Amino acid sequence: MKKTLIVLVGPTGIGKTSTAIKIAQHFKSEIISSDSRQVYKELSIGTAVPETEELQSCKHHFIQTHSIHEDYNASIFEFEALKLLENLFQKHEVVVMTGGSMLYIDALCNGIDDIPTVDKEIRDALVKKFESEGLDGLRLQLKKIDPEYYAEVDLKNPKRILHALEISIMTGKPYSSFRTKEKKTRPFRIIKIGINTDRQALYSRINQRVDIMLQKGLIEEAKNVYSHKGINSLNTVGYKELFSFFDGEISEDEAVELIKKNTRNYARKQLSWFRRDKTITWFEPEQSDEIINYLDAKLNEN
RNA sequence: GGUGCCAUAGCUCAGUUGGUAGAGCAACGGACUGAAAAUCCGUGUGUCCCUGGUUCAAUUCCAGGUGGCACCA
Repeated sequence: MKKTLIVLVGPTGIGKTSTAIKIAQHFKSEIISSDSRQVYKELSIGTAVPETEELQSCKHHFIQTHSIHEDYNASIFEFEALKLLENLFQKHEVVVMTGGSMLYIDALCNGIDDIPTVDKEIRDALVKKFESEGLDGLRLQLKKIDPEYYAEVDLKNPKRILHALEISIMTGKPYSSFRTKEKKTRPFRIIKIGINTDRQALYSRINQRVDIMLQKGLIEEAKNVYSHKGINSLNTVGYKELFSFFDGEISEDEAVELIKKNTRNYARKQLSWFRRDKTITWFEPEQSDEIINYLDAKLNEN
């Protein structure tokens, strides 16, 4: 039988954690988290890291393994997760991956182009340029350095332009030359499962979950990292809104409502990404038995 | 019980000197290749409370009704 990675996706708050555990237990396997925020050890309540009992019931990877002060991104995840999978597949026929970060999932399943890591100084210099000259300054520079990418990039998106520029400047080669758009092939089979439910139910789950986070002490957790509020890892729903509250820009109630809204919007953004992926087979959150039956059947095909 | 004010999008409201309507918020759709819980783009979704009258034409004017609010009893 071919080694298989089961990828469980779904919008935030739908219940991926518990379903993934059921699947992993059924296959006596382990879980890889593909979540760009649950990797940070300083965060737990706001990122909805699995409960202690859940973590004990099944071995999890990439949960609170890195610091918010480290550089972390989809490419690092791809590298680390592939290495880990190599080990796991020596012990298991099946491994489960779950998490909401679609770019990370994509990086692992299809690969991400091989692009050098950006020097901090180059990025900082470009951010400065962006602040003084605005988007137009960056655009102009990109048009000169990499007209090919200029023609296809979203010219209103500063991050895209900034990234293309920093790569081009650092390597001396246009960013587009690194963009192969090739799918990497993996030495294992991938089966994608999605869980979702109707929008109203999803939203009430999300709103409830935020209330529970607050009861568990989200505000205290946010306070503990408040002094680092500028860093990217803390540009995160559940924290950035509370930072605004700490700064006195909004009230606590407003912050809570904002967290709920931004979480709902995040779920929608995830769903928009999932819709594009026709290889996902969808189920309702409580259908874990059906999911396992489906997976058993699928695995027995070969 | 009386008087006055109000009734328009999911919410708060604007508006149409009569030609079936628009802002904010919410909501919805999309993009996405090393910051991705990030970043960016796009979309009004409507029995204009109900019934009747005037009119070529009523969400708009008139009358009545219903509901809400305020004040007086």
